[in-house]
Amino acid sequence: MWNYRPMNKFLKEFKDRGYFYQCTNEIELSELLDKKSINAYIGFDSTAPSLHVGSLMQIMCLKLLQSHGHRPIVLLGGGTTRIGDPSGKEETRKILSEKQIEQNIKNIQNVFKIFLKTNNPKLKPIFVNNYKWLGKLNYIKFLREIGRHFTINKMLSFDSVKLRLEREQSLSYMEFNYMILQAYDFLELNKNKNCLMQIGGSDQWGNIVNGVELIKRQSGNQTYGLTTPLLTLSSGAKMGKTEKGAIWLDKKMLSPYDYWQFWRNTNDSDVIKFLKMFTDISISEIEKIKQNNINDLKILLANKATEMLHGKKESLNAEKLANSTFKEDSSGKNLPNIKIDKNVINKNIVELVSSISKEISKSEIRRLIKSNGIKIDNRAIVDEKFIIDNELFKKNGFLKLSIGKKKHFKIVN
RNA sequence: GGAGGGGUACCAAAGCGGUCAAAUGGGGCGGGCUGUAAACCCGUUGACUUCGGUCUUCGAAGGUUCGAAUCCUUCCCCCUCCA
Repeated sequence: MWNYRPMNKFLKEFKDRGYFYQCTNEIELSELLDKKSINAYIGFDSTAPSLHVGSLMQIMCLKLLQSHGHRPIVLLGGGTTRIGDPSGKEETRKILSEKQIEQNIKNIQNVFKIFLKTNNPKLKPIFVNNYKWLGKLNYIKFLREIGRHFTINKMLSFDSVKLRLEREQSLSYMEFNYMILQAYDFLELNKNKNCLMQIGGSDQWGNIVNGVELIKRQSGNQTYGLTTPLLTLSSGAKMGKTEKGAIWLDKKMLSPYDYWQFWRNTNDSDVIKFLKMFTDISISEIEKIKQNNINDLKILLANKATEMLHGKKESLNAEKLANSTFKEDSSGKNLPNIKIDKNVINKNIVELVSSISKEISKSEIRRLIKSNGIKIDNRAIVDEKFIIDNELFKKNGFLKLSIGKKKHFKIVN
């Protein structure tokens, strides 16, 4: 870089960790961040009761920001969620009920309370809900004060709009307004919370730039935008949208163990990247260990990531459970106990499996049996009429039931 | 408001009177190979079953027919074009 001033520390780490995609004015922003502590915001979608790992990078961005002495503002879009962001969406979103959105927002806040916990009152996250100001907008006034700064010509040129139109997919007027509302959010936060920066995914670039420009015109203030790359797995799939279901950041929706497993099963080629993005291990430390055994690194990743979200205890439990599931594969004596349903004794294997896992249908269990997917004490059961009697428990005092290779249960009677 | 096109399983998409529990692809699940990875290969993918079958599915409700995802009627929803 040809300017003599070294890059701001936050910005440097932001880049080193792989969060950086674009910035509205990097040099100026770097100087600003050196000079003072600022407030910066990210908006989160409140369409679901929990965020999933797809939002984790943004959360980590706020965390990083905070660790460098800046204050994060978390905008949970009660207002904009009512509209639906057309960016990157193939089709019109479902519109949620008011009640549902408020409920979602309440729930989602918990995640931020975990990640952005701090003892420094000056760095405590500020939660805002844009419904507070968007909800009471006066249409005419809004058009006159805000709408005048937006030309249709320009709005049509934004990807979020352009792509929809090009594909001849309909875009409602409601959604068309989304970008203006997001710009207005930024204006509002700049005015009332002294917010100087907005961070967002690369698909938010247009919306963010609009905000920066609107603020400039309305108040003359200089603000900044920073975007993160759209994170795709090496497989090309979008982060967080695993086919097994989303990787939720809420243990009511995804157990800490499953969360741990998600990280443990990371692609080889993503491991270092993820260590940088999703743990707080220092970059220099990661450089040192990056040649270590790939599976050890995955475990490290899983431990750190789980610890950050669910705490040390849950993380250790998950690792322990993983060990008894995959390592000490022999007996399974360390698996958590599951008491057998008395009604199932002397019934066949199908009934047993069915009583353990309600979501699997009996037809499915039969199919599993046919393809060697069900094991008792590590022996595949090939006969669906195999009877579960008390004798089976005599040998070990319990019975290890396996469904596929990754799900094991210790059944006690 | 007018004219067309369409709603099929988790998703995409065929089928357009029986041989349809519904082709094909993706995804999922199971198995193999391995490292709880990726890639690859194989199997499977409505429910219940005494494994003979039985029951419920093709937007909804009715109807025609021995027989309907397929034909008819009404309704609901989506899309495109015109006004």
